[in-house]
Amino acid sequence: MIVQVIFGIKLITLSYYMELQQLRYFVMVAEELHFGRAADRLHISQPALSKQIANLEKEIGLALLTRTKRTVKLTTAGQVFIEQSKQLLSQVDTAIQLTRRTARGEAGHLTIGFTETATHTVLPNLVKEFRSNYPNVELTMLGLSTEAQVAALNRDQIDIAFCILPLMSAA
Amino acid sequence: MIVQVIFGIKLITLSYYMELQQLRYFVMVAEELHFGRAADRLHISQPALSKQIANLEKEIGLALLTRTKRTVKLTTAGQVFIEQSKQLLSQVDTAIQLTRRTARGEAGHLTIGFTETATHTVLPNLVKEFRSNYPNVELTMLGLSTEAQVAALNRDQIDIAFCILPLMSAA
DNA sequence: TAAAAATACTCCATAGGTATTTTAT
DNA sequence: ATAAAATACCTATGGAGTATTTTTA
Repeated sequence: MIVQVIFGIKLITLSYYMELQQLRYFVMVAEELHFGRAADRLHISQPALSKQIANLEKEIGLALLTRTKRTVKLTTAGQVFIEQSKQLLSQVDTAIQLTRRTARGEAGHLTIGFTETATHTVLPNLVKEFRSNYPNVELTMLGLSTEAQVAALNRDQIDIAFCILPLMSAA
Repeated sequence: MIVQVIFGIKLITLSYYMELQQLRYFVMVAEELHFGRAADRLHISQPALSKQIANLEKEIGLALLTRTKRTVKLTTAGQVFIEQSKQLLSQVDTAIQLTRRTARGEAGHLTIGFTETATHTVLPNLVKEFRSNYPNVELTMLGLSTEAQVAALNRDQIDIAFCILPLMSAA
């Protein structure tokens, strides 16, 4: 429920939003085609499940299931919605996985500065090994002088520098 | 919270699930980079928003935002997650639209039976007009004798029949 | 020292539970 | 007669509110 005060008048707007939990419930009902068994598998009671599915249908504004007291089946719209729901739930998982991998440094982007010298010494083997260990990390390679690399590091333009020591410019 | 009774022992499992509302909140915070303003635009209080974002981060298991008491910015993982969140929310809308259009008959699939005669009389114009009015409905055309159409209708193999009256076989 | 996020609590809306009714087979 | 979904009503979790504290620019 949204409560808004405008010109001293309290506006109350009832707005329902679809939630992922309702999709998880609906997927189970569609799989079992039986509210009691679905409720058991979800570890909730049958009336609680019935009510949530009814809420979901109210939210979308149409029937997803046809029920007699003995049988439950998907409507045509329900068949479309169940496919969409499964897809959405799996995309949620994918989104979380991708985010976690990014945080662990297993996905994302790395910009590397390197000198001419590094090109034909350490770099080839390093890049090869890195690529095989972290296939989801994109690499950008920038050929820069040692001094330019220090400046680029300071400006966050590169993440890693391969340069010749000692550094002549102050960091 | 899941409560399960097995062998007379009450098992309590705490499980949090990500919900779309948290994604809606996170998108707003990422847009404003300011909890107070984001809370205003969401018509909730700042502490309520802070707590929900904290819940979301706990659920995913990592920080999506770095906050000092003066500034808020997205972490690298947060940048990935915000893109995913926006995509998910727009896919939710698409899913609902598609389902509603299906229910209104504006999307889906229609199988039509027709006789040789219909091919060069009513059918061409009908199909043309239908296609322009309902571009999202797929059409399947089956050339069948009048008798075969009656049988196919009864078996739900076609949705519409174009045939020669009177029907000789009993429906 | 002021702006802004977090913390501490209180409250209530609603998800979920139990008991019962309804209905189709 | 019975299985299964809906309805009625109650309970309680957790989302949201207000007041306050903490922190850093």
